[in-house]
Amino acid sequence: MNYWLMKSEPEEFSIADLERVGTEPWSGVRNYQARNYMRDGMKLGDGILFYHSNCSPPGVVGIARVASAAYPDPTQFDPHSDYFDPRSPADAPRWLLVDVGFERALRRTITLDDLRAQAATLGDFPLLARGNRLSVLPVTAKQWKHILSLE
DNA sequence: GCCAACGTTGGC
DNA sequence: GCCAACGTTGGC
Repeated sequence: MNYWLMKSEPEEFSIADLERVGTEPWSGVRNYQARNYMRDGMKLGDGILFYHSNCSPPGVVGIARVASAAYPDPTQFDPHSDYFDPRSPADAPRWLLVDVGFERALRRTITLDDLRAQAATLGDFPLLARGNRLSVLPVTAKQWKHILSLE
């Protein structure tokens, strides 16, 4: 079992949206490192910290689970989609996604400030690294446990 | 809305 | 393969 953190802008897709739909294909990831985590790292049932970005306050707001193996993101082939990628070959899709399943909302937001205050305990945590922009990133079992203990 | 950080693109 | 230009992310 591996653990991850996935960012979403709540105005685009919030934890409440995930609760409503239950399971969501995580379309639109257009970063190779994030794609590689989904393709090579994620296994069915892995834990996901659901993080709200580009809002106030940013932070972890819920828990989700990896609900599928990685498969091609259909939006890359849809000319009407914001995520259309005309350079992705149909027979070798460039972009993959996984389905993300709702588990629960946290009782409170564990804010970015809360996480920064725990930097010493969390150790090497890419979310807190300078200039970090990855929308999908790994979390260790120890970090997972410690972060959720802050709830 | 600003802007620092960073990934990608494309000319050479 | 270098690197300047450009677009995007995301905190503030």
